[in-house]
Amino acid sequence: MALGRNRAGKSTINDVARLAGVSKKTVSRVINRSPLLNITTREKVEAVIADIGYVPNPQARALALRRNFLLGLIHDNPNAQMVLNFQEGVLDAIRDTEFALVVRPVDRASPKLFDDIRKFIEQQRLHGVMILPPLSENDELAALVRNLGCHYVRMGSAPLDDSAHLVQSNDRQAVREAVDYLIAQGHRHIGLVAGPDGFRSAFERREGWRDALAAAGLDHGSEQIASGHYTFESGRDAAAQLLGSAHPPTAIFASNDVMAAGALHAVRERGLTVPDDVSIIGFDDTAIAATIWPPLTTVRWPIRDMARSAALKLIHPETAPHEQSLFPTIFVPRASVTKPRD
Amino acid sequence: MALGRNRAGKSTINDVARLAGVSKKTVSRVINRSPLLNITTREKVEAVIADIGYVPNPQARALALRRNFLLGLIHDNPNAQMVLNFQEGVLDAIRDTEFALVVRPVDRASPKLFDDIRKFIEQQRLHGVMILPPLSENDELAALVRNLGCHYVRMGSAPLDDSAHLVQSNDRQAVREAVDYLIAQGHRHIGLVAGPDGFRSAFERREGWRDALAAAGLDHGSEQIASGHYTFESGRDAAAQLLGSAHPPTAIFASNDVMAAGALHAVRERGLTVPDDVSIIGFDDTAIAATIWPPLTTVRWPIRDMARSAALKLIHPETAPHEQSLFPTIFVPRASVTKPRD
DNA sequence: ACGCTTTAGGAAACCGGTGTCAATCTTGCC
DNA sequence: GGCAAGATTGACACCGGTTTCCTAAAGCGT
Repeated sequence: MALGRNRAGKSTINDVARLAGVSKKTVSRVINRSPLLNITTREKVEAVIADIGYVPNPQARALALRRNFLLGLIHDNPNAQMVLNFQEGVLDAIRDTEFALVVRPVDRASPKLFDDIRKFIEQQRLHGVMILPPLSENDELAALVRNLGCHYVRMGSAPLDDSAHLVQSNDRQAVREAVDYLIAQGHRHIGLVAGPDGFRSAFERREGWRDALAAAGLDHGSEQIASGHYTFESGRDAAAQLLGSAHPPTAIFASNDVMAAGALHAVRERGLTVPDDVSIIGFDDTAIAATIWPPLTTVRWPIRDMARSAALKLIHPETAPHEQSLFPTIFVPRASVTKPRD
Repeated sequence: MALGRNRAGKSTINDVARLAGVSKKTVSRVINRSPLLNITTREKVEAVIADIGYVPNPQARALALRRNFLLGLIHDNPNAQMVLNFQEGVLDAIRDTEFALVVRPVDRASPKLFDDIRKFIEQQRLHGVMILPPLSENDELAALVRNLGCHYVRMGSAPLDDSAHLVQSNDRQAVREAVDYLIAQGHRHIGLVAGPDGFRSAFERREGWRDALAAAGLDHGSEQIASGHYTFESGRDAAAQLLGSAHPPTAIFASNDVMAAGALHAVRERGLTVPDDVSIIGFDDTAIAATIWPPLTTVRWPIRDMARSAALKLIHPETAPHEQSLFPTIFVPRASVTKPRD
């Protein structure tokens, strides 16, 4: 601080070199912890760096190294809490490194989607990107990113890619366990509010539901399935359809928490109560699960840890295969489930 | 595309210059839309650029220009939906520009908070940062950012700074209108679930509540106020306290939606219903407001537009004073309010 | 004491852009 | 036709780092 002028971090490697009486290359060696350096010299240089508050210019470094330290996050996820948790997980990984997180919400319905993403990656020369579902399920998009020479990791609910490019939760197994729980409580008519066609997560969760029913030898005609778009209203409508059927379910598994909240409204609108008349289970364990009434039984997946793992794969691609790729889920029982009335 | 080799955007300004038979400076002029350029030359160069898919290296540009094109977002906001809406608003502003959005969730309780933020700004050499509440209310933090020579904009609910560095909503007036609405419905005992001490927004919203009661000549003893921390549980507890008082309110204004959801639970836990026994109004109009039961009457503020405005102030600092700084709120009546029972 | 290897550190080129300033080519005008 | 003014374009240094290559000094065996 002594010499002032460190406002805006304006000092450069040349200033350090001059003040320390060494060449800029030597300063560079200090910064990069080169081992072939006399300890006396190193300490002298480090003292000057601390004194004037020198911080290397990342743009200059990026230019010289022909790479940079920006991680991109591409998403079009309706669930804000999950996206933000993911961002925090990435931060856990890059804190105290020189990496930074650049975000890019996109619109998956836009015809310019691919152009948009291509521009994003090319323009910023990203080191790597993380792709959140449902975009992560798009193989064409992954191919685009790969061809751009950009590292990438896809977040998914199924084995979409090899483990170096994937961080996965096992939705099918998780739903299986949740529905098993309903069966153990005595439910025999368990409806499914499925996610939208084309979503891999929707498929996996539906199969998990099927697995559980099949294992218990329970009928599961198609009248017990209604689909939504992972939104509140669609969940309400889908549940209303199930409840209006000839043989209404005593329990409903909704493929995410938001639709579960919608299902809860649908039950109430028919003058019924949760859980006494209808039990409900959601998926995700987002903030809404604990804040609606009654608190929602759901499945939590460790998104923050998964995000950290994804970021580490990009930062250390060589050790990527060793980073954990398949993460376990946790069943979270709350008040929205009880035994069936009969 | 003809020449290939545009993978990873590897072509440089030199390649373009050579292929077009001009100097790199001329290519630079084309990129920067310099007016003193022969149209024939420009078209020739543009053809080459399109042909090989050349994209300028932002790091090299940043280095030469001694500035860069990264906008930072600093936040420690409990409300995911708001943070994400904000990010989308910023994207609205920077789409099709060379700017990118770098995010940095921080922990305002951490003793290393200032160090963390300083490092973030210095290390990435950010062009400017946007600071979300409640961090935006910290003048010391703003001073730090200013001394770092970094442009900044603070989001706030009160005039915290001059208009070049502020994007503001008028919470006090907004709450005043919401509480006036309760009074117009006939309520005379209106409780307040206040935000935490030290939050400017909490202060403004409390004053808005006071203004409305005072204007209507209604008593507002301190027993009608209970404070929370903008979290669900604290809202539930605060509301429980109000409902347990000697003279319980017939309506409650909660300083944000999450606490309003908590208040709703508190009402139910006493065996009462919303809105018949107690009316509730929240603040923010986040996703939760429409998804809880009954749908929550609340106040919406145009965060996405505000975010866009904030980003524009950073991108064009010279025209900043002209950018809109004070944004109007919108009262959103839903089913959680009705006339008092008596 | 001498040649050889090893170690420490510097000079200069380079990464891919931009700024300055001068050179060249038109053009208009007398 | 000659010349000044204006329009176009290029040569070269520079931004702040890293890499390559090289030199000087020190250590070491004989």
